[in-house]
Amino acid sequence: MGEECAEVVVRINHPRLDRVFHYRIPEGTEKPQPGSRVTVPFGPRTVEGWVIGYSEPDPEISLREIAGITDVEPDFTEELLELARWMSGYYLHPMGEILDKISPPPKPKRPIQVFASPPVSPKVQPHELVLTVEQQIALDKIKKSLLCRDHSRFLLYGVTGSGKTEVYLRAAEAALVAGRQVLYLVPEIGLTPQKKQIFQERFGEQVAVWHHRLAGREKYRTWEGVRNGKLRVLIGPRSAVFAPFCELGLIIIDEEHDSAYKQQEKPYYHARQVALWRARYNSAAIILGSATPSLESYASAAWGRMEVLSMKKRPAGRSLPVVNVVDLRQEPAGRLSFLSEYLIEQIRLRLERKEQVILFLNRRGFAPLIYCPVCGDVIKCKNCSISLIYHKQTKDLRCHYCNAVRPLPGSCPSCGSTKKLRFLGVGIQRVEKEIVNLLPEARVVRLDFDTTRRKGDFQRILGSFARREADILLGTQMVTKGHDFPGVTLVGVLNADLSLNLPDYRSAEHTFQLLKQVSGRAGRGATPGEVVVQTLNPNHYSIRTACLGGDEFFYREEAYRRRSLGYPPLAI
DNA sequence: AGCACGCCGACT
DNA sequence: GTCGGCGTGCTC
Repeated sequence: MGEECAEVVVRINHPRLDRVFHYRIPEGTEKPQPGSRVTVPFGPRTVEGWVIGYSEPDPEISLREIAGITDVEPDFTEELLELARWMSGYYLHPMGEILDKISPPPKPKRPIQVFASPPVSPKVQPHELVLTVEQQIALDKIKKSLLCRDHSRFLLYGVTGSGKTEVYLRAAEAALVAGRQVLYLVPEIGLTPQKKQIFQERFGEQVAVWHHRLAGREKYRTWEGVRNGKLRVLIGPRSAVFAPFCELGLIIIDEEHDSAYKQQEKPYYHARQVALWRARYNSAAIILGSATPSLESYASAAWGRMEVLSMKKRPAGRSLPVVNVVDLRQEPAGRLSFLSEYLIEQIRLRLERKEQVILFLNRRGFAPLIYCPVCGDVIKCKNCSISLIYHKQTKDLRCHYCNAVRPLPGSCPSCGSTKKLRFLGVGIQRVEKEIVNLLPEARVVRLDFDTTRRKGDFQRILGSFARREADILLGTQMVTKGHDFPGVTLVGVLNADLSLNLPDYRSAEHTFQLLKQVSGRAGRGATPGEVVVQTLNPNHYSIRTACLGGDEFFYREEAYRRRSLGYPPLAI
């Protein structure tokens, strides 16, 4: 007769060691709980690992004993162990590395400051805001599901400015009142401060933020708070999906279509997928919110795996912006190919009216292509073989793939000609220069990777624009993310084709999402907004539907194309 | 991944 | 007769 022995996964990232090793428990020692961190003899050395369960091993192999237990408290709850096991199979990744990456933060050396007095009952600030009919219907369904604990999945499909945040807040309130915890996921760490403020105004100190850049002490305190239930609402980016909740009742994934939810390095995972798993495990409700759902979620809803909560209207007094498409092919051959006469006219009008403008171009730098007029060679990155981009402020060439920097050469690196190298194409710095030339009275700020290198730059630039210290906000991708500027009445998309022509089967989806998201920045105040989209492809289905409406048409068309080409999520 | 074992060439 | 090159194989 054998005996129950500990199943141990070692903390070594190697495919050949991605399995369970059995160990005996030393005489007179208490069995470590599953999830406990242990040290075990392993061949000639001693290594760290985790007990993940107990079973009767093959009697043929001779067993060794566990050398020591690191901590009385297990590193993982039963749920997180189960989750790691699922991830290991689903993402085909060694369990040891997954456990390593989701293990709790180390205990600080000095004693930690304990939370003053835990809230006995959920404190909730009263709120007077009247919900729209659509908000009320959505909220009622979510609340009902929270009470039944029936693990409902909702796709909160609401246009930008329809008040999704208010629905999240009230759903969170319902979960708190029911005595359960809330996980609120956002795409980026940069979005956590504002969300924290919004949630804390209503729920007070039971709200916390978690992300990997927190300082050691704060990190540990938050982790502990979530584990022992003193913290009730956790806000964070994808890594927060591994927090050790004890009574998880509601998960909210804001901007669920955002690709930042996918971890692109080991261990690979998609936070949306992990969140769905945890919601099911905990019989928790889950809300995926977006104005532009991912094709995956849209399909999921169409297949009946999720319930759609649709919000098509903005609250009273706030209309959706008018979208005008400018066909760049019809522009008279003028000096500037990237600023149509119509757009310039509209910018002027807004400046006169003292309103604000956002201009969006998804390309950093001054000119994306530098070539020699003699031999025609384009200067490329030595590492990546993609063309280098000229940056005006630093007067150098930069690779946008590997971030390599080199000076602008005085002669052609290929043929040695000293004839002046030529710039081709338009980046955001070039637009800035032309706008300043064209509209010298306008106060312009630029928001991109290069102007936000130092800590606080991002908030500083956005803050000054929000205080109306600038008239025009010029930016890349960054300007599209969930900001609310009531003074903005015009959004210009300088080149809608950039994302459309990327070699990615999702480029049409990404273009559609980008256009709708950036359009949503217009007309958030009392004055109605306008969006001007410049494009060479005014008839492309993603541009047409994003500009003229008809989301269903876009999703149907895109689904049809994916299915015929065998691409996810409709591959057969 | 580590770490030991092992089996051949060049050195005291 | 010993030191050390890194190919092979194992880890409960």
